[in-house]
Amino acid sequence: MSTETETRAAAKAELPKAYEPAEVEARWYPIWNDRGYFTADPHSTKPAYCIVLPPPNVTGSLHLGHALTATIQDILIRWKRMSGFNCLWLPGTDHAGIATQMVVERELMKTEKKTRHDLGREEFLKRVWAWKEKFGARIGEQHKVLGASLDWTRERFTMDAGVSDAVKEVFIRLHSEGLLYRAQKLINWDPVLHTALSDLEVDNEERDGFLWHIAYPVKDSTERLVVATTRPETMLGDTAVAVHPEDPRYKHLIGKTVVLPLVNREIPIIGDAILVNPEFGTGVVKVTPAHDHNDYATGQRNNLPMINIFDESARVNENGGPYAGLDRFEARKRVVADLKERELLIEEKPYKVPLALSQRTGVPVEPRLSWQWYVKIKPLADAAIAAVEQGRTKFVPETWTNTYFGWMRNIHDWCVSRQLWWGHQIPAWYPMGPDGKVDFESSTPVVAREKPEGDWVQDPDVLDTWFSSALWPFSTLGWPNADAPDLKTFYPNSVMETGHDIIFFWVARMMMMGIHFMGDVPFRTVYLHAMVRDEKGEKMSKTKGNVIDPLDIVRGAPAANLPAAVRNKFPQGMPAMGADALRFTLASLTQQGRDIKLSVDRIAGYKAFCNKVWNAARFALMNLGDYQDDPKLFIKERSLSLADRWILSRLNRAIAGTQTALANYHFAEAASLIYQFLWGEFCDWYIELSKSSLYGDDPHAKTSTRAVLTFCLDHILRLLHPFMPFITEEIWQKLPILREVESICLATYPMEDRRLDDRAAEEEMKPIIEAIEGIRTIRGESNLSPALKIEAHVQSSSDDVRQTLDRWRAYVMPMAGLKKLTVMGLGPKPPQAAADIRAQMEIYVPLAGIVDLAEERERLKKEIEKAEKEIGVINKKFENPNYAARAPADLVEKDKARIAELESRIQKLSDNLKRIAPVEVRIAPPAAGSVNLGEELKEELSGVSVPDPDNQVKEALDKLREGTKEGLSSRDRYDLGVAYMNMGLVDDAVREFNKAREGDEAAGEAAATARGAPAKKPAAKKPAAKKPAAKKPAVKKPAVKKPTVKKPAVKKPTVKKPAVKKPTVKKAPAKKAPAKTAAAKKAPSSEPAAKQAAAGKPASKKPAATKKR
RNA sequence: GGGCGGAUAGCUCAGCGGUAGAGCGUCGCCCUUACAAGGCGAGGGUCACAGGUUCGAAACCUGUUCCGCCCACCA
Repeated sequence: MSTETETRAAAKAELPKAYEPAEVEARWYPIWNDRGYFTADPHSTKPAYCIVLPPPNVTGSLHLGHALTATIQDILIRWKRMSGFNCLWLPGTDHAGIATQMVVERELMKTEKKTRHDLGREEFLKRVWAWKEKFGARIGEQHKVLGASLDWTRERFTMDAGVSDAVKEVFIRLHSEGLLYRAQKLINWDPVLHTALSDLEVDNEERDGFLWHIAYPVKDSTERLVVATTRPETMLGDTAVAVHPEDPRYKHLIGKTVVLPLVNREIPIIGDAILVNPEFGTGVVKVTPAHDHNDYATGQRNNLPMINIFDESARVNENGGPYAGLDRFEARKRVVADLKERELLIEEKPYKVPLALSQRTGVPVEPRLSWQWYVKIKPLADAAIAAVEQGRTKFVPETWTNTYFGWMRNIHDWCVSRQLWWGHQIPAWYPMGPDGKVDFESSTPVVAREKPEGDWVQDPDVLDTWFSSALWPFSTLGWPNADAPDLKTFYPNSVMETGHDIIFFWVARMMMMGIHFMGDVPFRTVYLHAMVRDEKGEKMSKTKGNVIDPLDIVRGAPAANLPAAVRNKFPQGMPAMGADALRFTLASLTQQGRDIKLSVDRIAGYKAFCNKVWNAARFALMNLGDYQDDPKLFIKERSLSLADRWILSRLNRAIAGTQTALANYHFAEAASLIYQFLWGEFCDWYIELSKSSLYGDDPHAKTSTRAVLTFCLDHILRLLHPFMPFITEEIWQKLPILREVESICLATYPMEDRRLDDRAAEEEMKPIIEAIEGIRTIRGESNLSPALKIEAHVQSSSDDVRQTLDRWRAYVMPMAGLKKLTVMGLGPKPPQAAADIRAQMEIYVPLAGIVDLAEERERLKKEIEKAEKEIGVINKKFENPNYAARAPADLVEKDKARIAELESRIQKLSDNLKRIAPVEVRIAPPAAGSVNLGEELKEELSGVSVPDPDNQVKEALDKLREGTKEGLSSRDRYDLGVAYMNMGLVDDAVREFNKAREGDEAAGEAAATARGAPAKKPAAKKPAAKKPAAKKPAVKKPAVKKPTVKKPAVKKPTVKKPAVKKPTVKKAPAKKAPAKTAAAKKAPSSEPAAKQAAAGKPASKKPAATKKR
């Protein structure tokens, strides 16, 4: 005994009440890593599973995109590792040529006011390396914070010796195969960075600009050709004017020349059907082959000379005559001004100009003629297309397949050289001239790994960063050494998981390179995740100030560090959510093909989930006593309770569902399944149900419940581990189970086990849950305090249901807060009881003396309406004769059964409504005209026509009138009393209440209920009454009217309700109500009735309701 | 100009041919001895619009309107 208390105390001390992620998360990662759990074994006999982490920029810092990537991949890796795979998750960083060089240059300028040219190449590179040494480890450390189970022993960097060697090898081989060449072409030039860019590194955007019409005088003629252009300054480099060869306006001029204004150069008028669209502008196009892609092509077609008018910074060069030295935009202004002056500017109109902008600098790219290295891409692309067509690599979600094909089929040669310093210097060598100079333009380079003998100079350019990235799936595994064990074991990789924004930059190129150099696809599956956005769906960017740092989420952050939107939610700063919560959130938000809008509320919700897991474990550990799991005894071999069997069966479903979801990359679904099971079934039901045996006296029941609790927790934790590695490990270590492995990281992932399935238990639990929920609904609707123990009657026609409820009353009673549970067949209903009518049972909770029956009535009416509405929906189907004829028979049957069920439900609800209706005697409807009921009653009610009271009262009154007062049950008496009360006849009311009480005491419960179903349809008497009290939409009327009279008067404690509920549409009728009341008040004829309603009501419920409230 | 995705509860999203779902938020009652980061209950939706296919459509087809992304050399 005392030991048990001690154990409990100890457990309690060990597990704090609230989960604190900070301490737990910091503790586990080093342990896992140091023990080598994440280190892959190339010689393992287990099946291999490999993912390479998309290498983040070395100098980068973790953002939510990384966090999402890491989360998804870690889920896959941990899941597979636990499922018996030999897993390699390979980390690395990318040298990120342009980005890193820019960062260091900026820093250099800031601290030393120097440019890279001031330092020189060698010194500058030293600085970049130093920078890399300083910050390169940061992003890796940040991944560890997230719990990413990466194999750090294999960490790579794109400029490592090994990877660099692979880069050289690929360059040389491609060159020798004729797939890599050097050429002078028009490329995208960044005038700020002074480098070429690939097409992918350019963004197109429309900006406000102008379309200028400029007159070019035709030589030896008075005619002028008017060209349309958005870039007038480029006319300095014009070498032709083009018209459509069939254009009647200009046809005759083809072959002549124009004199280029400002420059006075004579250039030909050519006909070119490809370039010129006669419909557009003036139908005349100036041709500047050196500065426009279209014009370049035109120049090629027509053998036009090319005049380069810009230098590397896009300033006008010596070819620009008087404009030399001007920046291109300055030159534009000057050219326009000069043209205007010479009256050659015909028109200047606003125009949306398509602009090509450098992704890096945001500056308009200047098409520039230059020598660059290109990969001849078509042959590589063809193979990569075929691989996907053949299904050797598949995309998830599949929709990306088309995007991939679309790009691959229209691919252009890849410009791979960059005029940067930071990167893989191109292994090409140029002969040094006798003067010690190198002519990079006209000399032919030698491509070789090392400098050849003699005076050679290496190509100063470096390779596009994506060139080395394209090799990542094999360059990291030891290639070009074909015998490298890692390469043999882990190529092809299993999955490439990355953002869809780099499908062209990276995925497509890995496909091409992998297939070409390895002879097989680099990965079997490409899983492309969505982009993480802020809550409004906007891209997170520093300029917008909406960037949320994942580490702030994990560790918490002062308000000042948070973007405005988040700060509003956490004015005191954001609490530490923990990596587990962040990971679970991200996993829950993954859906296919759409953006992820990250909501901090959602993260907070999952932090709460962590706490729930924690406390479920805490509960278990506090109640396990000295239980120690016996691995030889399979859980189902124990003598189990119904709840035990039920939860095991449910657990098994959760396991099966999670496995399926994971196998299909449905991370959100997997997360949701675990969440629902753990919280909605294990905690809400099983833990609560387990208390009866845990706190009970039966030692066997206690032990088996402890065993099941332990079993479930063990499985849940393992199921959850890939999503929430830290908390699951922390708890798992404390479970009294026999651990064959020292960490949950190495434990086996739960597998579906048919032996746990128990359909019978699940079926048997249904009525129990239904009964509990039904009673709780009544409780909630009647605003009964959870502390108040109540009585419930459950009636069911099914023997099974009755037996189950009877047998498991130990479940039902505490869960529903009952002091007494009566289970019986259908029969007389308890008086003044709230009811919940369900398919398999009717639940009654006597409310007399506890609660306001008016609310119960409202509820019942609502229920009836709801059921009627549903019948309406189904009946609508049957109105169409084709439905019964053509729809599947089982469906039609189902609908018929449903109607029957609903009808019986309505009947029962109406019956119940009738039984508690009298309280509702609404004198209010002034339909009765000026009849003063009170007066009439005093005259023994003779000859009075009652203005539509509910049937029961009517009956009672009828009986009274007939002088059969003796026939009144105590129930009738009570009702009558209420009726008197409503009419202000207090004395009469008290008399009836007293008699009712006497009658009750005398007759006992049985007698009181005896009057179960008298006179079902007493309505036969007068057509005035709406007899069945239901059936038609007409019912709605009274439902609407009621509140008018009753609510203001009776409901003083609940007045809030109507006051608060403004946003609902339903308000409309309520608004009408007061108007009617007012009208009634004004009408002189109804004055007495109105007065009574107003005055009498407040008193109405008192006698019954005073007790509890 | 092409292509793709989206439009469902106040918010974020599931559902993708057969009675509209979840989480968060809201409202009501509760600090019940695992958890107030909690428990129990409730309210809340002409599933963007218009046609069509079907016995039946939120779902399939067509069109429209918005929103987002990608690709493209129209001066």
